[in-house]
Amino acid sequence: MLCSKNKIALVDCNSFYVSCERLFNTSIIKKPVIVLSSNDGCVISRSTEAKTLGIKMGEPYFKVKKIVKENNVKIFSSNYSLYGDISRRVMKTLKQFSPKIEIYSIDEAFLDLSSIKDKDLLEYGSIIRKTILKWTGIPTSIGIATTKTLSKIANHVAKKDSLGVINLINTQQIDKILKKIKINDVWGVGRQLTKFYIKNGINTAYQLKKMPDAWIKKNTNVFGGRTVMELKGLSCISLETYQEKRKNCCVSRSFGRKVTKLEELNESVTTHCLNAAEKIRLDNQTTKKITVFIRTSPFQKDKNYYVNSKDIDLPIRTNDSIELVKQALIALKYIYKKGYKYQKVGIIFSALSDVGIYKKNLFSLINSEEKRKKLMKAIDYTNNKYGRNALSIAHAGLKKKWNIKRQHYSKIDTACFDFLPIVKIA
DNA sequence: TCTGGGGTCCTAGGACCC
DNA sequence: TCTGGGGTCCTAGGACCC
Repeated sequence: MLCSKNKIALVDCNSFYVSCERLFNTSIIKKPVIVLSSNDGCVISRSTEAKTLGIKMGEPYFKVKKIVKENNVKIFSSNYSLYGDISRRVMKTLKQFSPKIEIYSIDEAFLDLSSIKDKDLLEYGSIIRKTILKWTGIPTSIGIATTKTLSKIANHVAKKDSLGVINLINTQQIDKILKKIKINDVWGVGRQLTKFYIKNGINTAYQLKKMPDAWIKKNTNVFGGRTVMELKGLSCISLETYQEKRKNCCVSRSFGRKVTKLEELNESVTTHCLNAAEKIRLDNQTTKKITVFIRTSPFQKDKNYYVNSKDIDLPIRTNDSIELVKQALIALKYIYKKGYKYQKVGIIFSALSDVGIYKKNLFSLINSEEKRKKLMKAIDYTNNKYGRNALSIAHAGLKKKWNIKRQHYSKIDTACFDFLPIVKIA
């Protein structure tokens, strides 16, 4: 029996956000359910039943309202602290099945299964699925193959398979399956590449695999080349088992309603800046450059569209909230123009690096720097214990009239005591 | 009326150098 | 008025992912 070297499984949670909501609400099992993005804007997770009704991924909520009403579809605003917590439990369980794991996103992970015998792979995948379901309540699909791109395809097929596991290792079926995979369903082929490939008569994964190397080299970039190699079974994208720290940190939100006043923009930039600063402090990082951006709605074509951003290079790397907010507000003032109805504002910290990589700046005052660090620590500790924004600064505002819309929130948070279910003992 | 948020990587082109 | 060749580094913007 042949034994392949690379054996990669992609484990993907089915309708992840919907599945998380179902854990705490049994009445929505086997019913059409959707979860909306921030601000209740777009559909970002759908149960199988909702997919059957024709509700598409990423569609604006207002466009599917009719279907929702007619079919009694249950709606949820997204609840990221819940999904994040459930995700951690799923990943922790997965780690038991392979020490080499790459957490690829909130709901999927690649596993190295090289140590499993070829003939046992399908069974092993099945055990993984059953364990995840039993321990966390989350249904998954598993695709196993010799490259990441092929395991993505296997996973795609597994989603519609009754067993929920597909193994493409040592099978004669690969090409037969690739012929059924539409080109836009190949990992790494997005909107632009799809357009280009179809124009050149490439409509399926199989057709892409069969393109001559010379053509690929001439017509695509390194990405395109890698995808083709991977379809052929040559691994080009390795498993990243070590999680690198982020290089950028962005916090942005659309407003619940349009905003025109600078004071309100100031409040939201401050709020986002505080959140971003907390994030990088949590990772023990500092930033060297901040970018503030604002824009009006890109969808209202008849009205004036305005989008702008301003970078500020910081003289000294920092993760000090107060200093960062000060700079952010300067940047905002620079790009703010009166008379526009703003839809979104955000802040990006870039060129992040670990605290301590750079030596102390000659011009910074050691004493006040130490005091500030202690203050930041105290703020983070308090907010961690009593909820985000328990301690804030006055600029962030209290009323936050511009805040996001969240009309269908499930109010479940496995990481917050306030939302614990109450058990009454008679 | 109502259209998400947060990332990474690649590439072309400009600035600058000798 | 004519105006080389080759290299590096940085950045903005695009494409992709979930």
